[in-house]
Amino acid sequence: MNIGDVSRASGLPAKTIRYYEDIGLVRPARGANGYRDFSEQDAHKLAFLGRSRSLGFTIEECRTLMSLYEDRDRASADVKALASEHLDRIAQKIDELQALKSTLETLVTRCHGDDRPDCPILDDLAGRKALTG
Amino acid sequence: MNIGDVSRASGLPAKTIRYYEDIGLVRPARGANGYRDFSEQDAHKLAFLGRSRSLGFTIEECRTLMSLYEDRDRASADVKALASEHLDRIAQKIDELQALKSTLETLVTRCHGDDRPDCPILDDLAGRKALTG
DNA sequence: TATTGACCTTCCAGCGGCTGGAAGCTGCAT
DNA sequence: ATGCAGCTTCCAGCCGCTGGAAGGTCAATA
Repeated sequence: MNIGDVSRASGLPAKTIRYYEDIGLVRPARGANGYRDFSEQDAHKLAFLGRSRSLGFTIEECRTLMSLYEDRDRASADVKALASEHLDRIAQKIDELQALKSTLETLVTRCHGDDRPDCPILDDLAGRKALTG
Repeated sequence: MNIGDVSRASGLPAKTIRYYEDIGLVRPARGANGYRDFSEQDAHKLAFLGRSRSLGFTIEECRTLMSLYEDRDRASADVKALASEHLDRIAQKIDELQALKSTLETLVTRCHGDDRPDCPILDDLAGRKALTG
């Protein structure tokens, strides 16, 4: 399998796959012409990586997940711990974004948004504490 | 005002303030010793930038917001449009993260998390469609 | 056989928004 | 005189790619 094939199969850009090889996430064989030659297993690994990344795991977490995946004696608790940590971070990020969102919503609502210069959004950014005072 | 003073006043690291000068967001004067010499206005600008950044606006958006802030003839509609766009992006990000979160929650819940190797999380990452099938 | 054109290779640079560290100068207190 | 905090510049690195240049390869077509 050339890189294009495995790219289409996994949905990952060829550039990304080369990058993953660079950082040691996959180690495809090489043909006589120097082309990378991906096995089914490589393709499977890449799909695993793509799915993990799409769930927001960092590259290093993906590396860990892969090694857990390949370790037949792993404890599922290890995987669960990793995923739970990740989940916590996501939940926290959501909280932060929601706080941001409500602040911005208040500001946007208060701004009349016409051709006059008076603007509560800028007032707030300038520290006039339009929201709190 | 030296950079340390304005750093404490604005809450921005000195490094960040130097970076902001590099990219033209502030243009502090220079003393005879080569030290940056920040005016009250500079300090105010930096506070504005800090607040804008903390609300998640990109540097380029901050640049625009600053120029709108400094333009006495601006239309508040321009500011509102910028903030609304930003708000939309945040809302979208929240949606994405919430989808992620519920997927991960399902996976984490299904994983017994003990010392046995069987793990629905890894199964899903490997494409066994534990969630959908 | 020559020429497309798609595909592959490597290498280097850049994105955003800082952040760390080295090497060296200044300013002030002791 | 010494020490130390604080300032300067410059270069490199973080993450996870992504773009582009310059060139080799392969299969099909004229």
